[in-house]
Amino acid sequence: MGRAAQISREAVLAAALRLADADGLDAVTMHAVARQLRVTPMALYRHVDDKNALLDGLVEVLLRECPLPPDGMPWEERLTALAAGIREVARRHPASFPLLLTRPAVTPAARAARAAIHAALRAGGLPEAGIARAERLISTAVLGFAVSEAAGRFRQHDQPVVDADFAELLRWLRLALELPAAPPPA
Amino acid sequence: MGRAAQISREAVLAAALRLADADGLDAVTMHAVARQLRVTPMALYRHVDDKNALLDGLVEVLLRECPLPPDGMPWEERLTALAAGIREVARRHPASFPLLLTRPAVTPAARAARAAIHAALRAGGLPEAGIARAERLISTAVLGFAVSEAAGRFRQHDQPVVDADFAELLRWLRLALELPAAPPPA
DNA sequence: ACCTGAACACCGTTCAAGT
DNA sequence: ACCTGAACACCGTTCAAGT
Repeated sequence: MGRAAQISREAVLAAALRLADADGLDAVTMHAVARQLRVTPMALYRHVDDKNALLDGLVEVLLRECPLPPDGMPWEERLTALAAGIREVARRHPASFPLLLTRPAVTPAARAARAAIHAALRAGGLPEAGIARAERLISTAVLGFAVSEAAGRFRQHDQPVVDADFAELLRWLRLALELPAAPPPA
Repeated sequence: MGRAAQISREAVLAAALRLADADGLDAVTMHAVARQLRVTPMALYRHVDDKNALLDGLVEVLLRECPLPPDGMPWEERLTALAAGIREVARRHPASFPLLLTRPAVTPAARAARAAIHAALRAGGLPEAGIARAERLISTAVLGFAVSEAAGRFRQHDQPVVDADFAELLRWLRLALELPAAPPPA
């Protein structure tokens, strides 16, 4: 007949994220996560394939936490809001956020984020042929910045300096988008 | 009186890098590195403080491997060469390279790389006030791309596509550098 | 269906001891 | 000064067993 589940995949991922937030990524351990949930380590394997899948699940959770801007917003603001949202998630979860750059995500949440950027770029009138590439470069630049900040690569600089860095990054991206593509090689 | 050293810090780091290249970052273990060097794990502690310091040492080695362009080169080519060099190191050491974005480096090699970019930007006539910020953004964008590629975030795309992405990134950076800075907020 | 218990090979690190 | 040996708490994961 079965038995009522005590834990769930979501509970496992939430506990793992809390552990990472509190004590760093090294603290995310099958044993430690199980301890949090008052369960034996082996109980986790019913809900995640293995430790690697647990970390991939963390990526999923982080992506879901990134707010997608409403469709009504002007396209340029949409991109800015998206970038700001990503940066905030990174600052909330600095230990786990770097996983986003390291573990290629093909989950629904990842596709949704990509689609949101595609839509904004299309609304901005970027030629269809350049949209996918522009999305990759924008994502990479914003993620790279957010990871760097979260990991403390800018820690020698005061917060206003880093904030200004981020503003300048967004300005760079705007410049790149407003100018025509390079002509093909001769 | 002492005793002839069997291993050295450099030997430890080289073995760790080989392990990462061959079997991934998880394979870099005090025990495994020691095994490579035919020594007990405890022997390593004479040459690195602990496992964390070993990983920091790996960052050092990776940075040293990035070729610095000669001073005679035109400044724009210098930046391009630097970026291409970084990308090549990432592709040679995909498992360990992400450490560069995660572990803030304040080693001589890191300073040298930063100084090389500063010098190129100065040679390009960028106002002194913007140089440090531009360097941070350029480094972050190039490292973010190199890490993404090394970690396989672009693995759905063929090599020529990724190469073109990189070329486009460099074009974006050139655009950003050639335009005047934004006016301060009113 | 979901969890436990016991177990195994392996990990990072400490301490005392050898040369 | 540099390395070894023994040891400890902890890790990821498997297997068989309970309900």
